[in-house]
Amino acid sequence: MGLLVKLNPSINEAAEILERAFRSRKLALIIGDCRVDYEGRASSVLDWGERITLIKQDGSVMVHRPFGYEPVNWQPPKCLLRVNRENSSALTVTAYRSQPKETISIEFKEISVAATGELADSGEFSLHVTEEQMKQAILVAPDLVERGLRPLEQEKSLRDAGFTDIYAEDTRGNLVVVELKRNPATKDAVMQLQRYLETLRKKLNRPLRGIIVAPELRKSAQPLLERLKLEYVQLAPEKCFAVLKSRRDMKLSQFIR
Amino acid sequence: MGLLVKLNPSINEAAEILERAFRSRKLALIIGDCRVDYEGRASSVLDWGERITLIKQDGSVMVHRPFGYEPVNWQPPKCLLRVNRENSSALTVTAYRSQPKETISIEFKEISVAATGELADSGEFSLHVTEEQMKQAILVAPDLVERGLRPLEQEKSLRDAGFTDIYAEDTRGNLVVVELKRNPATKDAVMQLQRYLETLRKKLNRPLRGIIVAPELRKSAQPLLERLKLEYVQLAPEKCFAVLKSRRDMKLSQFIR
DNA sequence: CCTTTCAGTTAGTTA
DNA sequence: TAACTAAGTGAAAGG
Repeated sequence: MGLLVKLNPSINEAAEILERAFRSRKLALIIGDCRVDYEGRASSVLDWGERITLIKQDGSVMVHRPFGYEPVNWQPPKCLLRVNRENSSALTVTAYRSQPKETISIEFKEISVAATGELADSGEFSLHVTEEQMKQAILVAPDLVERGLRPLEQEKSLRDAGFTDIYAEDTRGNLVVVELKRNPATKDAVMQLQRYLETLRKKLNRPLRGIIVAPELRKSAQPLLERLKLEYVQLAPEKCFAVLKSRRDMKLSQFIR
Repeated sequence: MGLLVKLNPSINEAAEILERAFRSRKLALIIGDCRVDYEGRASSVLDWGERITLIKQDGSVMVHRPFGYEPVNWQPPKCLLRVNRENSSALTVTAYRSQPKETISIEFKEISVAATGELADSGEFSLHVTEEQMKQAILVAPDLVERGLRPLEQEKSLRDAGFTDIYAEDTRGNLVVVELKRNPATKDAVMQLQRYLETLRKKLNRPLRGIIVAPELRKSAQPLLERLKLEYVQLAPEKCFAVLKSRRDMKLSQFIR
């Protein structure tokens, strides 16, 4: 692993190490006592304390306190990095980016670890059970929504992009519009389905049902749902995952046999 | 800085180091070749590669690839940590949490840095120019919005929570409702102001103006704004910051004198 | 490029 | 605790 680690470097040593890393677009990890100023979309000040600063090869910067999931200060990728060393007792790392114009500067007065180098990481990442995958599960097993539901062909959605929906027919020949949410459905979701159904009704002149499928219906959304005579079906992402998984396993078993 | 750094530890050494750290709720930083599985709200797989894993004192976990602002896998604070070592060529760190039930497991086959310890960080963090601070600035200097505007007493907002608004009177005695946004104002913001004005008009029966104050008005929102006869005033957060800053300085100078 | 919408959103505030 | 909303949201998809 192309990694160079220096413990307890002097400020001068650290400055050299970082300058070299920034020039050659390497990754840098600094653990030390620092102060952070940010100025841009907002502005912030963070007083002295021991933190972990991570500067990645793509020019993103994160300053992590010893607690909390989120970095206390950061800079998105593609920013300009510089090291300033006014004297031998402190060094400042500045990360600047335009669009929007913002700067964070991190002043170190003591550094306990300075690591620089390159990490080799081309591993594939795959995330399952997004909203799209819930849709796949329902198309494969429509009973997840309602017994006897029959999905219709998926043409390009008539709706605004950003909506996951399914068209289907129920056992009595009604057209059913399913709006899919992988998070608890809010009033907004209900309204959006309603608006869409209205425009559809004008065009189609045919009995129409609207169903919201989500892991949960927010209490605040329930009265609205009833008033608009829409329906809600609970469906947990895990169930979708199970369906897709079992299907995958079946496919595999075909080959094994 | 209470930090223990071990370079190129064996799997067994690393396991011991991590076990000790987890037991005593210390922070742990691991740089090494790993594979990550996640199962919970969704599920994901990340193939082998060199990454930085950060496990904080509050039980939050982040796995960072050498690029990108966000961790590729993570776990929010307060999760249960364990080290498993099936054999001497690989160790697995498992982070489990309930509510929601989710697990991430990180399998290491080579570790180049294992650092554990405690960071002392009690530095105060202050973020300026939130929406609330823009409001303060306008209350202090209403001319930022309109010459002669006179803010009215702030009773509890009649609106849904989550809105920053100001009531004021203009020079001609109209009631003015100011809706504040620190981000570019969208159609949504316009609609919300409109809806609110409508309910107010019913109650008050008095000439009423609605002004959106934001650093920018989205182009898509402009036609709607005009149609509804609402107004827009540009105001940059920086200006608010400057106002508050000068006021702070004035307050200080009173003491200095 | 700008705009829109999702996110394993996270985090904070309030009822 | 649950629900609601902002965020220096970031990231992706579509126009």
